Amino acid sequence: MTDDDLLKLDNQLCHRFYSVSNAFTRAYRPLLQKMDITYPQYLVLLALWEHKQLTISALVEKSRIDPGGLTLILKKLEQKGYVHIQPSEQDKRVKQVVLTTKGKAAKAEAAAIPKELLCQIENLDMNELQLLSGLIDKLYCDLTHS
Amino acid sequence: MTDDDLLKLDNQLCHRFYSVSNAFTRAYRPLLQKMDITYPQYLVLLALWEHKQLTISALVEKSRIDPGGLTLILKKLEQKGYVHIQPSEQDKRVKQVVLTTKGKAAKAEAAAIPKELLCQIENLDMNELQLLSGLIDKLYCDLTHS
DNA sequence: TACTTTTACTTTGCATACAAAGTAAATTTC
DNA sequence: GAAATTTACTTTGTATGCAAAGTAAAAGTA
Repeated sequence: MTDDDLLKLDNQLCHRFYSVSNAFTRAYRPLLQKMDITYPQYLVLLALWEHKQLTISALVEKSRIDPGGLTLILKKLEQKGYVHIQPSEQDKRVKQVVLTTKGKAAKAEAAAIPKELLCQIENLDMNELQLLSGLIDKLYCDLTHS
Repeated sequence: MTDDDLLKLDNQLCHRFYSVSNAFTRAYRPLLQKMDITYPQYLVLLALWEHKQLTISALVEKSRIDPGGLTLILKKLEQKGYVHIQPSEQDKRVKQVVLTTKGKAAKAEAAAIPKELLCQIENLDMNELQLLSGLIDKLYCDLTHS
C-alpha cells in the first residue's frame, strides 16, 4: 500500500471501530429507554448483575470505563435507585457498589435486550460473531499492551 | 446460551467495540500530539486529504461524525489553521470545507501515523486484519440498517 | 512515631456524541 | 408568487471519555 492509500479513511481500522461503537450506542438507546439508563450505565449494571458486588476499581477493570467517568456514572445510577455505594469497613478508601432491590429486579427486565439486539444482526452468523470477537480481543491486547 | 450468559459482559459484542474504540483514541493521542489535533479532528483531515474539498454534509457521511459535533470540530480545525470554511456561491446553505496550505502540508507529516499504529498490532496478520474489516463492515450495515 | 509513598477515588477542564430544537435559504405546492 | 416544505447547518442540553491534579486513608520506612 502506498502512503496515500494508508491515509484513506476506508483503510482505517480505527474508523471502523469508531463507527460501529457509536452505532451500538445508538442501537441500544431505545432498548434502554424504558429502564431510563444510558449505554455506559448499562455496562455498569451488566458487571454488577454478574458479580453482585464490586469495588469501584474492580468495576473500572470489568467495565473498562475510566475511574473519573465511572464516579459520575455511579452517582447517576445511585440517584436512579439502581445501586448503593458504601465505603468499606476495613479500608475507608475503598467503596463497595451494591445493587439495590430495584437494581436486582432490573436484570429480568434486561434479559430481553441482548436478544433484541442480536435480531438486528442478520449479516453475521454465530461462527462469524465468534470469529469477530476473537479477533477483536487480540486487537485489544495489542492496543493496550496487556 | 442462557439468559444469564447473554447478560455477561464478556458476551457483549458492543462492549468489545466500546473498549477497542476508546483504546484506539488513546493510542492515537500521542501520535497526533505534534500536529495538535484530536482523533476526531484527524478523521476529518483524513477525509479532506482524500477528497480535497467537501461540503459539511459530505463530511458527515465520510467521517460518520454527527452534524452537531462536526460543526464544533470544524471550528477547532479552522482556529488551528488547517481548514477554511466558505459558504457556496450557488447555494448559501451549503458550506465548503477546504484545506489550507498548512492543512495540505500536514498530510506528509501524517503519513507516518498509520504505520506507527500498525506496528503496535502484532497479534493480527494482514489476512486477519482484512477479515476483521470485512466482518465489521457487515455489522455496521446491520446496526445502521444501511 | 513522624515522614514518605502508595492506593483508591474524586474533581477539573477540555473535547466529543447526539437527540432535539432552531435558523436561514432553496424548493415545491397550490 | 406567497405559503408550506425540505435542506443544510447551528445551537442547546445532557452524558460521557480522559488526562491530570487533588484528596484522604492505608502502608511502608527511617
